[in-house]
Amino acid sequence: MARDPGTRSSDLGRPGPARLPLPRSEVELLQRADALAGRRLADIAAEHGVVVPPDLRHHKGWVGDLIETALGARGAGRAGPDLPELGIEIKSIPVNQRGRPRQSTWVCSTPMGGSDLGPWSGSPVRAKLRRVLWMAIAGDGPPGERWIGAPILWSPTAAQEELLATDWEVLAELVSEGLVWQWKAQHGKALQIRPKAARGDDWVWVIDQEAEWVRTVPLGLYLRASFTARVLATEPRLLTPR
DNA sequence: ATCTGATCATAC
DNA sequence: GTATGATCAGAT
Repeated sequence: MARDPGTRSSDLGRPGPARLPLPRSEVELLQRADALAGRRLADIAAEHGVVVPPDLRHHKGWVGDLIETALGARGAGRAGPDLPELGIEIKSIPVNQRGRPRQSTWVCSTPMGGSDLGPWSGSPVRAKLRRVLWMAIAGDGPPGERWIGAPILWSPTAAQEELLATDWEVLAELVSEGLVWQWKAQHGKALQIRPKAARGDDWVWVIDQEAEWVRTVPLGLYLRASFTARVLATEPRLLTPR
């Protein structure tokens, strides 16, 4: 089918104003984030020509995508931080009435290939969490009726980084021993390893302790809600941003 | 209420 | 298929 050369496929189904340019500085990003604080997702979506789904059952990444669009960050599909020039990752996190996270937070897929994951200093977890803009999402009704809390630009404290590093070292050791496929979700103080797949029958091959190939589900690394809760607790106006 | 295994949509 | 964005939904 003929396609209007001016229409990018990523814009199909997203009529309305052109995308915001990338924020050029941390200050500009925070100004945009502050301007979103306290606002309903339906109103923000309308401004960007985004259709609001009735629920998130079939649109699990909708809130995250909307927030990125509203902040002028990249669309989905590209690797690396959301804002490569600023080195900032944007995470939307659903919170309850007390401002505590309602979910764990996706970090990255669990590296299972190879025998040496390397030190914490070079880990993908550290790279991804080096600087994060947390956007709390309050409300538990329909997506459009939820609203945005006070933004938090965060880098791990020394104590938090030590917690993460310890978990990483344990993971690296398990992988080197060919035991990562045995890792249970309850391992890890801050990080958690859980299945991360598009389908229940997805699998990957890894080498076990006896150097045999074994089949396991793809795994992902998540931040525990208890860890994220301590990050969000540093912002007293999380739920009352305006 | 929390935890954890399972799952959904889209871009490339 | 891999990466992005996560939430769902049943078990505990």
